[in-house]
Amino acid sequence: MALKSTLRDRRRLQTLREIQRAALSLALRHGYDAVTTEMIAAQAGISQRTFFNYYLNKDAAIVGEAPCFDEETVAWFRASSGPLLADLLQALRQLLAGSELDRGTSQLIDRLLDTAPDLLPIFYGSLRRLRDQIAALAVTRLGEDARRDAELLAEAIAHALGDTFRIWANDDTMPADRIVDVARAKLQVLHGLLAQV
Amino acid sequence: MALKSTLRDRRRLQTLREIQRAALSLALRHGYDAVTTEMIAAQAGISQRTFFNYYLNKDAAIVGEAPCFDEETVAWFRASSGPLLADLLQALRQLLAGSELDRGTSQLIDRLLDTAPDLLPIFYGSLRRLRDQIAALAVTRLGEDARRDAELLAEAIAHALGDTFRIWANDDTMPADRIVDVARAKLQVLHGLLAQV
DNA sequence: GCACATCAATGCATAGTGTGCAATATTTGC
DNA sequence: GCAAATATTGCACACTATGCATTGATGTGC
Repeated sequence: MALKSTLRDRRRLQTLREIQRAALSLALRHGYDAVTTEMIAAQAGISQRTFFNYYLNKDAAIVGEAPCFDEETVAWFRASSGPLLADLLQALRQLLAGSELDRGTSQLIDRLLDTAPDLLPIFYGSLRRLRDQIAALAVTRLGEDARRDAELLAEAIAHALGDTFRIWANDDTMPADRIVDVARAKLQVLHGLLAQV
Repeated sequence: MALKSTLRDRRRLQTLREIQRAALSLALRHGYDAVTTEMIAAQAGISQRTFFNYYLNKDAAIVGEAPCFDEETVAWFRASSGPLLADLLQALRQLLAGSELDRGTSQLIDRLLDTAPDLLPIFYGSLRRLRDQIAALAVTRLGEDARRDAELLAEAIAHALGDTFRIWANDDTMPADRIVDVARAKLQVLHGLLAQV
C-alpha cells in the first residue's frame, strides 16, 4: 500500500498543488497579510472548510508539503558505515532524486521571500520536518546521548539546504542533482568559520 | 536617554514579567493550547486588550523579550580585530553579563518544553532576533557577499546558545558566566562533525 | 503645585483563523 | 449496482489580533 494508486490520491495531490499555487500567486499580488484563507479557497475552487482539510494553516499552504525520507533510504543509511556527514548527504541526494522538484513553484516562493522577508521564519520552519528526520538518522550513529549535537548538525544541514534551494530556484542552468553538492560547499565554509574555536 | 528611569518604565518591565509568569504557569497547568489570552490577562490582572499592548502574540508572552546587544558591545566588536568567532562569543558574553537572567523563568520554560515539544519552534524562533544581530555583526567582518554564510554561522551559534540555556536552567551549580563557554564546546563538537566534508 | 502634553489601560467592534459536527456527495471495493 | 469508506461543504463557535475612541494616570515645563 506504499504506492499512490487511486484516482482519489492523484486528485488529492493535484488539489494540494493547486491550493499552493493559488496561495503563492495571491500573496505575490496582494501581499501575504492581505490574503485570506477564503480568497485562497475561492481561487483554488474549493470551500474554505476544505482548504483546512488540506493544509493545517495558511503558512503550510504557502510552503507546501516538505519532502520526507522513504524507508528504503533510511534502511540504506542504517546499513552503511561511511562517515556520518557523507552518508547524511547521500541520503539527502536520494531524497531529492525521489521527490519531483518544481522549480516554478520554488521561484514563486523565492520571489515572495524577497518582497516579504518576514516570511523567512515560515520558510525555514517548513524545513523542521526534514531537520528532525536528519537528526533522527544522525542519532542512530551518534547515540541517544548526543541527541542535542545531532540536532545542531541537522539544523546546519537543513539551513544550508534551504539556502541552496533558493539558489537553485533562480539558476535555470543548475541541475537538481547538484543541490546537495552546493549545500556541502556551504557546510565546508561553516566548518572553516568554526575552525577558530 | 539610554537608561530606563521613570516609574512608568519600571512598571512596564514588571508587567511584562508578570504576564510571562502568568502565561507560563497557566501553560504548565493546563497545556499551552488550552490557555487563552483572556486567561493570561486575567491572571496578570490586566485586560485582554492590554495584553496585546505588551506582547504581539501568545507565543511572545511565553518566551518573553529576547536580549539585545547594546551599542557599547557593537562598538567594541567593530573595533576589535581578533578571530571572528572568538569576538562573537566575547560579544555574547557581554550581552549575557548585561541582561539579568532569571533562572526561575528559564526553568519554567524548560519544563514546559519537556511536556510540549511542539513548542520548541516557538522557543528557538525567539532566538531569531539574537541570530539576526549575530549575523549582522558577522557581516561587518565577512562582507555583504557572505551574508548567507554569516547567517548560517549565526544560526549555529544561536542554536548552541539556546541548548546551553536549557542546561543552565536545570543546573543550579552552573554560573551564568559559563554559558558561553559551554556553547563554545557545543560548537567545537559541530566543527568536528563537519570535519568529514 | 498647576496646567498641559504624553502615554497607558480599557471597552467595543470587527476581520480573520481554525475546529467540531452533521449533512451531503463522491469513490472504491466487491 | 450497492454498501462502506472517504471527501466536500455549510454552519456554528471559540479564539486571535487589530483599530479606534475614551478615560485615566504619569511626566514636564513653568
